[in-house]
Amino acid sequence: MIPAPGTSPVRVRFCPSPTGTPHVGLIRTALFNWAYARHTGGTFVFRIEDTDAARDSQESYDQLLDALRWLGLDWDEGVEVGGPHEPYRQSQRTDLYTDVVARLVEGGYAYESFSTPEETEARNVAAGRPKAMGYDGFDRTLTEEQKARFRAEGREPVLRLRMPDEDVTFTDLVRGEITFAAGSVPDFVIVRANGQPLYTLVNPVDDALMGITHVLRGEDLLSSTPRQVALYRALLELGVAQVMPEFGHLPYVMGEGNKKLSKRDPESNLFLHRERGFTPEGLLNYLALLGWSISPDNDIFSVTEMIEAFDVHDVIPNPARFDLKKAEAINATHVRLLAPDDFRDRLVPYLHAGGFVPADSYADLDARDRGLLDAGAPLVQERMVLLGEAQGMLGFLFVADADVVVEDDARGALRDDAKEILTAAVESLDALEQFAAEPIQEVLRAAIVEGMGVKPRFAFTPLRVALTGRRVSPPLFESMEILGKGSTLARLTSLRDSL
RNA sequence: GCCCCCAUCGUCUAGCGGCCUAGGACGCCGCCCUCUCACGGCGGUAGCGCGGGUUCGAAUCCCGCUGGGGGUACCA
Repeated sequence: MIPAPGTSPVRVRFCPSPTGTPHVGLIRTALFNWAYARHTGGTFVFRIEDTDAARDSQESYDQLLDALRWLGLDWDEGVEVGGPHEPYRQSQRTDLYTDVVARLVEGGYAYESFSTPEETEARNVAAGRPKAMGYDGFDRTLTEEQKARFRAEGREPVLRLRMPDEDVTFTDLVRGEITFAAGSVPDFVIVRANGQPLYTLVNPVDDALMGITHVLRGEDLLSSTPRQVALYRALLELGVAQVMPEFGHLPYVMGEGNKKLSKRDPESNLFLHRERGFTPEGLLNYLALLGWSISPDNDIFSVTEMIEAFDVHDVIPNPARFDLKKAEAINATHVRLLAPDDFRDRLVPYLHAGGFVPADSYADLDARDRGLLDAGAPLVQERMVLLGEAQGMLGFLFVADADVVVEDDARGALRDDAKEILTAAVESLDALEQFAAEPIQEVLRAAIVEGMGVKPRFAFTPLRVALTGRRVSPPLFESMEILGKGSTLARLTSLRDSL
């Protein structure tokens, strides 16, 4: 039974080709498909389009899985998890394509074409058409004899799909009705001369076989849509497809200037953002804002809230520029929203990457490191934009007193009275019994601010530099308490003696 | 050349004919808070590309222009 239009359950797919590192634009596409599936209670299919052996790589395939898993974009059918339409890698589906191709040829929808690009061009010029006009349909009417003659010359034909002679119109979910005039789209190649099927064939064929109802993809594929519609019509007539999917072309994600964010651009690299300390929540939230909005006066939301509200029909067609500044601001908000323990746990991989702790998960740390983290994390949660900043902000807690490195700008912030201040600090702290933030502060204020008449703003800079090696750090007195009296005095003394 | 898409502050957007003297967010600039840096609070800066229509009334509808972008492969 064929369901009435619009009533069949939503089936969307994400079908990247495994070339290169995951791109933020690609991820935005995955997110919108996923969110639409979750919003509608539909199915999210994850398929791999590895039909270009020259460019596809296993590494890229692994990265794609890594990316979706890290972001929490789970799929209901597809690679690794399986499903009713296995396999989900196109390189393993060639038999299926061979069968469909045979039926397309048999049905007269596709035909053999022997023309070389040069011959086509020459014909266009001879006929007074623009040279770059594209394929002219010359081989549509080849006789068996002519084909035989070409073969005798050693030529192997490609297979082309015969485009209809009428206009092709479809209603884009994002852009509304779009029409391509008859004759403006040439008959296109669906199978190479060597027998390998092309994207132009396998993408619609798999969508048909997998029952995809909504094709949500990048705007770059908009102009190939009439070809897919034409092929789909043939598949419908052949019974390979049951329903024509609806198409929705998502706006480009742009980079600096007005060009599409390219794979060469570092900002396009998903993993770079992960390494810097973007959280999945923050990145997803920002990406969702590129072409969609949840409400007129709010930019911050969780994935759950997004699922609740997301509808492709609300996506706007304007290209959006990837603004790192705003992405970071959104991420910062999500970092602050994290439960304290969750935040603390997420810091560990970054501290580990920086060489500050010996394991990349909280559970694998020893009691001492865990204690330092328990105490330090709450001090920095609202001071960080990216989790990677944990290295600079908390690293000082994990290094030996002798290994504190004083950064250049921190040393530069030291005034002439630094040595005197450090001496006063050491003396007053040395006498302190209860080494806790409150009393530490009282004693230091008494000695330096009141005792020496130094403004607070300048009074504590030398101490901060001595303790952390930096001019920016977590709150000073709390940091001293965490380090303990011995370490604190050792660091203060060490800097003083170096001046 | 031909085809297609797009057009509100610097950026992301709200706006679907009167609630707009155009709202929010990021950024930026002040001020407050303050041990650094942040957080937070308050205030400010800045926009409907142009020209025609339609209408009592247009950011909103139509046409043209201009300006961007994409496609035009035996890549996807």
